[in-house]
Amino acid sequence: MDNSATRNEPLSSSAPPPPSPNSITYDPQAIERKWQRIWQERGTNHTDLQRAQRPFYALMMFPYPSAEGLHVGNLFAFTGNDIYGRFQRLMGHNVFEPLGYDAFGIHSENYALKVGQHPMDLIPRNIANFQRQLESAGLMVDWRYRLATTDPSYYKWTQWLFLQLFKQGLAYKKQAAVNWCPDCKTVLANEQVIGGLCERSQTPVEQRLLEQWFFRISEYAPKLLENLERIDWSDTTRTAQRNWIGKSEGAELVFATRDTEGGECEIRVFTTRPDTIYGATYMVLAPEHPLVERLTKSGERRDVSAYRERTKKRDIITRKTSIEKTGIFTGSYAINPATEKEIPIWISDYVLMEYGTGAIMGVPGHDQRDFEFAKKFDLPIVRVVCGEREDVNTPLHEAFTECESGTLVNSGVFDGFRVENAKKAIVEFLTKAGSAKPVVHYRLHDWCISRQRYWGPPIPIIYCESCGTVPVPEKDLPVVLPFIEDFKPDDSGVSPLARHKEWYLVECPKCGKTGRRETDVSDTFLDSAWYFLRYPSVGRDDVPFEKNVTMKWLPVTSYIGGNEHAVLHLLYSRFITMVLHDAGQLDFEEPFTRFRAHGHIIREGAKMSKTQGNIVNPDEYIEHWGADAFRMYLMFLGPYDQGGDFRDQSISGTRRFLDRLFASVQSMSSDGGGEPDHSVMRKLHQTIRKVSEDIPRLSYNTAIAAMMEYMNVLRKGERTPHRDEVFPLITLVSPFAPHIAEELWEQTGETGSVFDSAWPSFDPALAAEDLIELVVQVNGKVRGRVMVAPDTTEKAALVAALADPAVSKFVASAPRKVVFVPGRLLNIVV
RNA sequence: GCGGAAGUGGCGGAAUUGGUAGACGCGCUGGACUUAGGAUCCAGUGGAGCAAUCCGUGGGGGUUCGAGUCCCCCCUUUCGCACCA
Repeated sequence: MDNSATRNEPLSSSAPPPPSPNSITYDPQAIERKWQRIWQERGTNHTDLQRAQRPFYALMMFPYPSAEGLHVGNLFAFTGNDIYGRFQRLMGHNVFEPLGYDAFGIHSENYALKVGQHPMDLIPRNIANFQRQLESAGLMVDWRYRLATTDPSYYKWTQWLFLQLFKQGLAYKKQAAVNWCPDCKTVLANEQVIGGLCERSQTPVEQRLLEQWFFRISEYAPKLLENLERIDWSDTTRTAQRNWIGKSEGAELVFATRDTEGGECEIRVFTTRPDTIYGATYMVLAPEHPLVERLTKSGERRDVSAYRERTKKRDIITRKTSIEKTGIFTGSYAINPATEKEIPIWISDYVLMEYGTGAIMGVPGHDQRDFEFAKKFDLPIVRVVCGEREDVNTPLHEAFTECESGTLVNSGVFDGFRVENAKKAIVEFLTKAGSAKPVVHYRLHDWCISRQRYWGPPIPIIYCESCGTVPVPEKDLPVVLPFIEDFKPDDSGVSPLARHKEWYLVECPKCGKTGRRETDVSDTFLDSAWYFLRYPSVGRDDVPFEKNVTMKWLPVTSYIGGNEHAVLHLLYSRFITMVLHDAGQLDFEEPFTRFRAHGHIIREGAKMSKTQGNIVNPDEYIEHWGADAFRMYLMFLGPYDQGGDFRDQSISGTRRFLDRLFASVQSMSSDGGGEPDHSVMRKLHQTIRKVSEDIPRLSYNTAIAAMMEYMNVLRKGERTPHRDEVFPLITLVSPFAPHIAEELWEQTGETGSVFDSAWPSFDPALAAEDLIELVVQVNGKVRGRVMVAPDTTEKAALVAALADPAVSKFVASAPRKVVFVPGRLLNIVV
């Protein structure tokens, strides 16, 4: 790229320095040990939360401390955040970079069961190991504010949070179906059910109904959606949230019918296509729909019951995944409010009770699922929308679902309406007739927080025979999770805590009679939905988050984490923040001002996994290459937001770069005299600009490439670099390789920490090129290059270009057109 | 099936708004230094061709003076979610 500089103004080069007999070589292990010790002694990574003038909260998603130890993926994520935080510090911010542990949950519990140990013994050991590994990576973490969700001083406030939601009527109990594995005797998450079988025991999974606690997140759906427009987040993450919330605008339509006794009743359906109502030729209810009982005629009763039984037996997943349409006619008919014709009422499991109203109108002409159903059961298919170049008689081989080009037919007075207009007009018309209303529906459903497990914070509720459901008084928090030996789930289907009377039998806080504690624990997502509020207030036992420090440090300035949490964790955190805001506890609604998702790294093209045996243990690499070279390699192997491919062989590249940096400082120290080279200084300032632009974009791989490029210029032809050429590079490298930066900072005679200094300033005058290479094209093909001043005019450029025989030989006649992009290119069209 | 992301040398990957395709690194080749080199340094490295030149960003069309980048169709990989009415 920069051979222009060399070609036109060769760099001054001097003979290589004679090898010094006592020259120092780069010893990362010694340097890293030394600086980690000094950082600790001097409190270099401590942030004065009270006195900070320019607070910058650089948060990263906290890890789950597994027994296998720190995953290189964790380190990839944390290093990216650390670079950003260190850079912001050098830009003059007071950066707070806390880290903690998300240590409750099913993974720890299952692992503890597997190895026959108790999570209360296991987790602290895992945390200690993680701590050691994280410290060896040289992160700028203020460990004084470390937290662990399993610590009673933390989950005391997780329980407090539950009580706040309970007080506001946002926590409630309802029956919900869960996947149940009769062999493992436990509730399974959807992801643990594969093809209707338990992923571990291969046993067919059943459905069970349990009373569970829910949070009314659906009430916040509109705000969760709207605010997405205002926050500075990765687009991919916002899109994922938007899709998850799933707003759909439509209408609720009412179909009148009569039950088997002759009584009037109504079936409500939700539809996004009210314009197709004239094509509704049948209705379908979910098998669980409450009206099924009343609408089933005696002749159909046997078949309907059998079908409902069959549905019940299937687990949730296979029901939702099998595409073969099944169903049974109930014997009853409803009146289509538009056509006023009778249409049959069916039941089928492709209609889900939990979405919409649990009933649909079947419009086979314009919905593919309805089309398949109608084909199978020979129900009438009527076209009510035509596309371009179609008419009412064009046969339908599949459902016609396009809206934009559609025009209505077979729809009475609405014939000829465009689909969009028809939606409004028909809803208006039916609303007047009392059989419709416009409705906005969200896919997002309430958050189930109950877990019939042991390893989580107990839900702070007491059931009393006379007082009912009583919240544990705040002064009695935390409800401590007791140490029990038998934390394994059993066939009872209730939480392990429900086997311990000595724990769950307590006095009712209201009446003093014997009550019973809630024995379910809460979801881990609740632990992590508020931890960012806690960090600045770690150590405060009287409040979950202290008011002043919270106002000063939150919302989080920058949050970085994996896109696998794009939906649940981030959505729940936003919800909890909104709830606390509405309760007057916080003065902001959105917890994370800026969020960026990082990518994931794979190894040699394959996903890292224990079964493949290709997991990278960071310890060995740090031991062999040094933490700085390892950090730098992780950031260099691909774009941070996309991840990349970890290849052992490639680490030598970043290590070599650091070796050369170290050597440059050694050789320049012995060479104090002379002036810095003009073209090297120009490259230096171009590098400062590039690195300063790339770090905020998290484009670390290109920032490192730019520094390597500079290194090549700096040492070209074995020249001896000047101090002024090398010194700013120490700071540029410091966010990536903090230990070596500190060492070289000290070696160049500076005092204190490089991180208490300032980012090098960029001088545009020094970075400007005297001559630039103008590309000359003829008919769009590159035919030559000319060196010209950056402000050369089109005329002058054309003259210079035509002077080049390689160009002029393609220009036989007068140019038809000339395209000139100043400073870049000249295209002669002949 | 729906939604997101992505397809560029031997490999990982560069390429603000359409403007030199392949920066930087690995690997490879040659050379220097060396008792030695799996150390270090220097140089070269998309393909074809002696060369001029031609061909090249998953495939096929299109827009443009000019397309990795924009538009249309198709293929592949990958990650979420599973009939969302």
